Amino acid sequence: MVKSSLDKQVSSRLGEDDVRYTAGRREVVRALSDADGPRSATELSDQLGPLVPLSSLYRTLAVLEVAEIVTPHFSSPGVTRYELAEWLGGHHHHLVCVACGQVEDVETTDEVEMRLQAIVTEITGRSSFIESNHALEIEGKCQKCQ
Amino acid sequence: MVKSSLDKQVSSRLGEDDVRYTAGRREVVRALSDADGPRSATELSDQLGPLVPLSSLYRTLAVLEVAEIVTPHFSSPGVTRYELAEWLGGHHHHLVCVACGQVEDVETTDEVEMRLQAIVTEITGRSSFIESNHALEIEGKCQKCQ
DNA sequence: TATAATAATGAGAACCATAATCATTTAGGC
DNA sequence: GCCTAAATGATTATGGTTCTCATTATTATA
Repeated sequence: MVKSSLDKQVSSRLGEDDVRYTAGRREVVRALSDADGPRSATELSDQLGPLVPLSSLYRTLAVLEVAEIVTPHFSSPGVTRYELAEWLGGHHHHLVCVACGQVEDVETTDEVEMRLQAIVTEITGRSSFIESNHALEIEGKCQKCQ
Repeated sequence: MVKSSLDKQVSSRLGEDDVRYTAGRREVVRALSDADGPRSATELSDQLGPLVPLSSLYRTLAVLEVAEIVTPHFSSPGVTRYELAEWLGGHHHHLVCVACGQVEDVETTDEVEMRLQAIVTEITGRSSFIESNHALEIEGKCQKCQ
């Protein structure tokens, strides 16, 4: 994903809702697009520094979430991490380190993804639950923590 | 899982760590074993009432977690839900309702589970990540919220 | 069975991530 | 350039969770 193209897509998506793509919001989107996994407000704040104050950061993440530019993830206690929505960042799954809590993205092939989707369909097929998305979270230890 | 058998297993597991299986802790284990999905401290407290005060409830959950009798789940913002560990409650996956936040357990067949494990192994195979567990979280809408 | 030592309890305070408030600043449409 | 609406940022409030500490209960030992 080329950055200028990303900015265009985000800007256009926000424009549909009459939401402005301001400098602070650009910073947040850029930080998330540079990251190799979901990031929490605190982690983003550490990285961005006083450029984007915490209160603005939280609001920006909320704005980006309702615009579906960003999706929240809840893999560690008490903290919400965000990453670019699938239509911007691609479909992938997560390796969650049970030792340090870091979350890493991992891609699959289309073939694997189809097999996974088949499993999900089989599981939900007999229930009255209507699936909108699935997430395969793999827990274990990352290279650093072994 | 018969209840008396569950109590015996929990009691024995706690005994190994010289941790007592007190009345309050029994109440929490029973509530979790009755539930059809993970439950938060608040939800358990609503159900148990003043029988188990909140501060004791949180401590009990922490104790049960380190004893590996209970596992935490993080599928909605800011709240941790617990359920019996797999060796007590069986392996299953979750249907997470994006509307009301409720989480429902769903079982799979061994055959489906093997196919899922194969996918997980393929995904982690080329990485330096060492898998210890996986969780397939299916998001969507539960019957009530459709 | 008394007693000592250790663990568990419960009320309350503290903590931390996140949300809400509100006065001020900024940006787009005329 | 002005006017209106949106965005910002400092601050305060909230809610889930953890910590503290004095009290109570349980187990081990005499």
